[in-house]
Amino acid sequence: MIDLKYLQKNFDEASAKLSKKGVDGEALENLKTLFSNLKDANARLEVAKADQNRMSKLFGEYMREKKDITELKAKVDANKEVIVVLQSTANKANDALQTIALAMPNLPDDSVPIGTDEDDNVELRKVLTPRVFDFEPKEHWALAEINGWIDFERGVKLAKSRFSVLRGDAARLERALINFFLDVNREKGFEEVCVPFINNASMLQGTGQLPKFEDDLFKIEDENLYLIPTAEVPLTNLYNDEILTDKELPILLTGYTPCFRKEAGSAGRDTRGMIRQHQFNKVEMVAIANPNESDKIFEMMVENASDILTQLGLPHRVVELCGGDLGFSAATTIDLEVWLPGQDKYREISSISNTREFQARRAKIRYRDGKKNRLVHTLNGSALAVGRTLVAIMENYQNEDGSIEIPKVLKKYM
RNA sequence: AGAGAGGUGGCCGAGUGGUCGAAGGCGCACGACUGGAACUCGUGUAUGGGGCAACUCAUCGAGGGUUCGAAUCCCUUCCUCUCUGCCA
Repeated sequence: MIDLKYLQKNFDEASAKLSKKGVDGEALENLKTLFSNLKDANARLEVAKADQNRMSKLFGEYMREKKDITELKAKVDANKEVIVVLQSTANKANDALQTIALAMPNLPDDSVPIGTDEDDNVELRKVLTPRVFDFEPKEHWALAEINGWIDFERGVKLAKSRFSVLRGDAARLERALINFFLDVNREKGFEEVCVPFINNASMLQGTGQLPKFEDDLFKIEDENLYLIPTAEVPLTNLYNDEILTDKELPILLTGYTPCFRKEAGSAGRDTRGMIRQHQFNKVEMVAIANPNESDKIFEMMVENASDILTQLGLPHRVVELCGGDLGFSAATTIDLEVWLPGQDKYREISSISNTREFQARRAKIRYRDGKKNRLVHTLNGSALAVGRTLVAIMENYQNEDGSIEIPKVLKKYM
């Protein structure tokens, strides 16, 4: 959630920042008004409640001293009616504010490039040169068929479209990648954790998936629970509603989880192959950081994900997202895009974001800074998306006959 | 899933209608004592909101209700523990 006090005091600045993300000024103006309405309603309510508390104490004294209470009772009853009205006004103001505030995206950093969509993203650098093929490289689904690696039809039979089954060496390779990623992350100082793949609504609100993006989530029927769309949710919310000590920071976490997404709104995109599935595996990094360290940790996370791709020999590029392409919770995001020779383009394989205080405010994750409690910064990033890495290996390591080499670093895992 | 018991501050634990944001203990922080430390003694020690501040409002798992007044009474719900059932 954005800082409403900041919004109130620096409205023009906040407005300018959010316009980068495509938020119109009217919604923001509305939010500011609601906030000041709430403050006003609360101030009046508080005075009435203070009166009530005072009179109630007096009431107790009167009773003990056996004084006449009729007059006091009349006063207190009248005030009570006032409180009921003020309370209802304050509640309404609060509900209205929460509804809008929770749907308001994070402010982008000043350094975020201006732009409306992915075409305006800024390429920072390329790592490794794509291999030159002396034959026409195939797309991964063609290679999957030749090798019997991916059974799309039976995935659909078991569940529905956008589900698939990995078979034989592909299944082993998937597992090898998970182990490889976790090992690398652990060596970089991330604690490995294994978490529930189902989280409750409050956690999903904490990281920003709810209330706005409910349509993208698989909900458990009759329960207040959802399949996680990313390990960012359980890893970040591990510290939901906690106050950490400065000494504990930064907390670096890594975990493997499957991720479940409805992909509402992606109808027709990447229908072929396993680039966009309802269920996919991912190894995630999460950092809970002291605000003055978060930029440094962000760089480290980007380097780590890039290093993994380099170790796998996968050419990729590092891209800074423009304001319009930035996710809801992110203040800044860097994507890693891996080269897919079969598709002849770079495709997203990792996305690393600093949400600054945005998620911490929603999830109430704080640390003690001297006598004061302050919000931490939370960061998250994939290292890496497993299924897409498998695709990248297939396309980059293919031979003319359709067979696929295994990258050297993975040999010990197979 | 059924039966029973219970959820109070960082932890333990008292508190069954008012003077309770909450005794006492432990822990922690600071100070005194000491050459230094232990011991001992003193002081302080929940969170969130509003206010420059004095101060004030809210919070005793969560939500609702009764009452002038609720940690305490009533309802709903979540969670934990024990026994039974079921399983990996």
